[in-house]
Amino acid sequence: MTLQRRAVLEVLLARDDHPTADQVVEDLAARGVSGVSRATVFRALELFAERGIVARVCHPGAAARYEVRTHRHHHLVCDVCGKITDFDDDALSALQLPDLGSGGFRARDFSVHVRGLCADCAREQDHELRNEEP
Amino acid sequence: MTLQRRAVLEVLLARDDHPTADQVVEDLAARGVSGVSRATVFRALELFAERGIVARVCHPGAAARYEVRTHRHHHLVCDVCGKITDFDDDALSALQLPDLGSGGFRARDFSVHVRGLCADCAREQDHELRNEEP
DNA sequence: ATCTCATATGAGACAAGATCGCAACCCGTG
DNA sequence: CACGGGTTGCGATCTTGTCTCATATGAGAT
Repeated sequence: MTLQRRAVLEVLLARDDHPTADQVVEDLAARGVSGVSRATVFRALELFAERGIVARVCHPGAAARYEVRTHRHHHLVCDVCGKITDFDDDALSALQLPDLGSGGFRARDFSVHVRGLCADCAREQDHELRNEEP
Repeated sequence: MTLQRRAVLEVLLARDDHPTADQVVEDLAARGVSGVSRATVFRALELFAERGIVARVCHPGAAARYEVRTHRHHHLVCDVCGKITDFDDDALSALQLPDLGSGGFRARDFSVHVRGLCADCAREQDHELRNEEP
């Protein structure tokens, strides 16, 4: 655990959204943590993900996004704009996973991904329909 | 619905995994469907995703992956190698989602993502541990 | 069948995102 | 203090995805 890696973790902990690697780099710069190179941030995030410390988030955009795994939560993913929103639900979080051992998969955690339209895109779509069929 | 888009859909239907856009391009070429440009494939996949015909899969790697939405299923995602495996589970598929209406989100479907180590990476990790502590 | 017009396509340039190679460096050990 | 493994930084490089714009195509009306 080096200084740079600790700094990356701290930045992640300080956010409650899903930053991209480059956003982490920016945050580091903003904090005055000078000279943590991009490559290092990528490597650190990769390492954390392998260790299960952070999770790679489903990212419909081009950039990989990461989040610290604090508590179990779930995601709303917009099919149109790609926005990801977290939500909590105790019932979902209490789910019992089926036995996956047969395939040799070693589960660490799970989350439920709900695809659909976010509020903004749903509204926009409604407007379009109205314009086409007045 | 154009010829090109239909070809993209057919390629997706012919696979049971989660190809990237470029893999679709390769498949098209392999099928002899000459001259469907990369840009068109990207646009078609984007369009299908917006319409809910295909789903962007949670993709830990750098490239976006797509799958045709046939039946509801779930995913095992390896934290180390990023491999994604489908699995079926009737109990999970029968889940009742909580009411998300309050946030204005319009759900279309959901899937459960299980993070962890795939069989190969779990075995490899075991070997490493054994080497370090003989 | 033909016309018309909005829309989709193709090709390549371009931008962003991610990775790689290698030399320099740090740090705990012997 | 030298050693060795692992980490870092920098720049080069590769991959992924988007953009532009002239041209081709689709679908409905005639």
